[in-house]
Amino acid sequence: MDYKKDFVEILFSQLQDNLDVQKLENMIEIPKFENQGDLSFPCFELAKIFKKSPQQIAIELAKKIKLPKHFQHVEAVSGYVNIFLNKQIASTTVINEILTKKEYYGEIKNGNKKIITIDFSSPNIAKPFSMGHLRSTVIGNSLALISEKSGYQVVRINHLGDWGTQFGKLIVAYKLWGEKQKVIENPIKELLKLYVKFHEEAEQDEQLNDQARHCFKMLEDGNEGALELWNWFKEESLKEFNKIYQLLGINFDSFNGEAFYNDKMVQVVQLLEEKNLLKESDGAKIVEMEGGLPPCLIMKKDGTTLYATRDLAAAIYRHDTYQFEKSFYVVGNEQSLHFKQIFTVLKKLGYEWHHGLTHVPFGMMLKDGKKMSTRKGKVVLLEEVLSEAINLAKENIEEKNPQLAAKEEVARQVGTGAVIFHDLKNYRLNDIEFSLEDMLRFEGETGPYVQYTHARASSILRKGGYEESLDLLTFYDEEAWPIITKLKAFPDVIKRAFEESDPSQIAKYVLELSKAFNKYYGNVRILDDLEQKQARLSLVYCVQITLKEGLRLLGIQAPEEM
RNA sequence: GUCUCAGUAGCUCAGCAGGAUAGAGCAUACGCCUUCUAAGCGUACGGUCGGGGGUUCGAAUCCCUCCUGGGACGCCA
Repeated sequence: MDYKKDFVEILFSQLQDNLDVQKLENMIEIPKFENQGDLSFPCFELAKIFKKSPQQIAIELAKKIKLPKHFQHVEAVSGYVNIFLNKQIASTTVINEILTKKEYYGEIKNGNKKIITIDFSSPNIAKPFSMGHLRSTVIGNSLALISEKSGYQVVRINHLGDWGTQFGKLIVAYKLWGEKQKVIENPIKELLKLYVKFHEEAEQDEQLNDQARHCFKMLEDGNEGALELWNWFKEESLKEFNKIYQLLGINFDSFNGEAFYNDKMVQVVQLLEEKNLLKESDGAKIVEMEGGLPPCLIMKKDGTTLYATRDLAAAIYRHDTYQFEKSFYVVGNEQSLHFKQIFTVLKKLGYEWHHGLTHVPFGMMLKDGKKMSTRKGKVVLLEEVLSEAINLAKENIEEKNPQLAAKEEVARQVGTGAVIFHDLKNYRLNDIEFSLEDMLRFEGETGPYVQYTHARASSILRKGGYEESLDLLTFYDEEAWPIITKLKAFPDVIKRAFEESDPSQIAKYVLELSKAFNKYYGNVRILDDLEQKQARLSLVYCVQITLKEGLRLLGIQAPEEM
């Protein structure tokens, strides 16, 4: 049932000479306060047309309107026509819809099974998995889930940072100061030390940078010794990364990183040359941009490639391989210019599909108001944060629910839930000041709060011996109305989250639903009234389903007990 | 310098296809467990929506300008 559409039609029958359907639809609002009804039509714009006060227009409109039975009544208040739904019909409709569709509630078929590739996480080999990468990882993962819910088929791509001059630096550093045994014992930390030392030393000694570039040249030319070291670094790193992905419950379809495109770069350069797009500038090869954009560097003067070259090759390869409808890049804000350039070059190459490419940027994780720098060793390790969160969750369980069966697993779900939710609840583009304290908070607007609400609902269903029934039921409980309106909104929230590539919409929603439910829980004894028990348990079940599904879309699990 | 993002309660943030009384959480103070998980609920306290102009019947929301802070800006990724 589409209440808004119905309301629009009712209004249209009165106002067809002055406003069209589309315009009317855009004007409809949801009132701010509950006592103002469920849908609202502001009459201010009509004042000029009718040469009457908005108040007067609202009153006259409200009088003329004839309501179908799923609307309860209409009111004119200070220039608005407010309409109230018939709560019983509305409640019954949503409850039955959710009971029927279960976890498929809110599914949208817009995508038509077309393919979206999502490039996310993409950590750099031989560097620790930092808090910064967490953002790309959890946002990308959630977008993947939201896209699937919206009817798309998703290819999850982990575009590993496993190529580039940084490996020249690392190899140089390892040859100068590295000890094999130490690296074997503690690969990531030891490699990071070498990387940091390199930058410290390079400040004094410019020559080191030349050596590094030379070393990367050797890599690109296939030098065996260099490749062997590179391979070793890569394997050790992947082991570490996989531990984290396992903790977070995240999977990828492809780990094709930058190195994968090494043999596909020549063609890109050739293509650019054929189309006459390549220019020489100070010995380097570039593509010029219009609109004041700085040129895109394709090849350095020593003949080695750049980040941009690899991303071009990757985009073309992905389109050839997957025939994607859309392609998302979940990469930090600071790379906006880079993606503008890449997309422009692809357009210049004549690829119509460049329209499907979207950079999904996000704000930075800041430390003391500044960007964290790997080069200076100023990073916070995700692994440490996660294990702290999990330990804290474990302490909470010991204190609050010591007889819980699967303590370890629940602690993992709650600890990671806290960290993931903390990241996703804020608007994507905001910078986040790193605060361990905030991240490890389990009360208030947090992941564990939502998980707890879900566990509470599950617990009631168990205690109440709830059994699903396929019979349609009539539901009406005045106190449950705030929950009903939230449940009703879920599909729209998913739609918006997808359209705006914004998981925080879902995080906020799931918080609101939790708040509404907890309030209800505090005021209504669900199991005591035998006559209403089945109906109320059905409501609880709907909340449980929706919370679980909402959390799932964020990449967070919902334990039944905690 | 150019481009770009942001500035809302002590702190962290919502609200920003203009609308009715600017909302949460944290922190602080108080109240609620012999009763469905207190990781909860409630009450109180807390705001020149960075400043100034403009558009509009109406601006936290749109436009201009200034201030403050982040970030990006050819051989890193």
